[in-house]
Amino acid sequence: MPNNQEQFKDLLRKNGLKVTNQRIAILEALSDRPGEHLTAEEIYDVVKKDYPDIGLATVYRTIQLLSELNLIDKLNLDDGYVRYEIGSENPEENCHHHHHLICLDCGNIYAFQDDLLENLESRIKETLGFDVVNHEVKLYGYCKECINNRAVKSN
Amino acid sequence: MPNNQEQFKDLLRKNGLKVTNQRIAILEALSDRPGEHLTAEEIYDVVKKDYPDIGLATVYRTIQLLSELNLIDKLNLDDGYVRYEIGSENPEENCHHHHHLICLDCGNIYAFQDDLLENLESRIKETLGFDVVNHEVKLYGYCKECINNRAVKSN
DNA sequence: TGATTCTATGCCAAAGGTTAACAATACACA
DNA sequence: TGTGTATTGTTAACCTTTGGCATAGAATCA
Ligand SMILES: [Zn+2]
Ligand SMILES: [Zn+2]
Ligand SMILES: [Zn+2]
Ligand SMILES: [Zn+2]
Repeated sequence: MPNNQEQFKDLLRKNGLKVTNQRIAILEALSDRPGEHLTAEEIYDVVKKDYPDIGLATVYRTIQLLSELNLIDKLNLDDGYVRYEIGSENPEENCHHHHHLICLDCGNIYAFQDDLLENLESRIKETLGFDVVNHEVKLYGYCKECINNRAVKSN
Repeated sequence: MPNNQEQFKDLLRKNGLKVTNQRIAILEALSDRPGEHLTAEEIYDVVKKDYPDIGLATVYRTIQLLSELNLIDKLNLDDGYVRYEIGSENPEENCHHHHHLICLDCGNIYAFQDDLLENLESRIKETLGFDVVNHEVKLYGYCKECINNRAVKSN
């Protein structure tokens, strides 16, 4: 995704930050894996293949940077790890991120976009005067496959 | 809330667990503070006033117990602490918990109940076959007071 | 009430993800 | 190419949370 990469370099330069191989490599690792939710350690392992001398602290620092630049999204599943994934396609508009369906059986994570949430937010603005600018939604349940597997088992 | 307390004792006994002063004290500390979101350390400090010899590990163990019994709810604000609060009034029905509006300015947390989410969940069931049984929603933005304060400042 | 059993507690140490310190490196700009 | 400064890699520290273990105490029954 060279488009994303050029945007990233420009963003760095605009903010007086330096373009380094490590930063590019980490963004690439995430860009190559859309839909995956990687921990810092997992990113570290991926990047080390092409860049064996990179340090874990650099991964943490770069992750934080990418997150502040809204290029990656954070996901906390309360399992002791914070996970990251590449953000939306057009990062310049402050568009809402996608949200997560987490299967309690197989652990798979599915994404969904939010349309109905805007109703909720406008109603909150009306009734409480609270202006929502960002949101994080996690829905827990059972995915189609696991539901089917259960039905088969109980036969 | 003696009602809640008796329910708690019964729940413990039903599960072959013992009723201890520490467990009662921790549930009381949370019951006395509805709407507050306390860390383990904060609960520890509160309970120590009436029960100076309690250990921090007991607080952690009891919190986990109360959480498994659905008597308290967990809240993670990604600030390095997990917070807890007393759950809904009637814990026997598996009712949905309330959700949180977090002000990015003053840090206050406001609660709201979810009605519109059921629309979302039924639509997800239709389109993706995913059966939602629980959800966690955090909305970030600016509360009424902070919006007013800003308007005053900019005059 | 007193003995018995086994859970729960308190204390302490360890775990484990994340961050800080700091000297060495390398990017940016001339 | 040289200079200045941000960035990196290494290492140790941080800090919330969990585990181990001996002791205390709740539950049960005689
Ligand atoms: Zn995702
Ligand atoms: Zn599944
Ligand atoms: Zn709450
Ligand atoms: Zn506010």
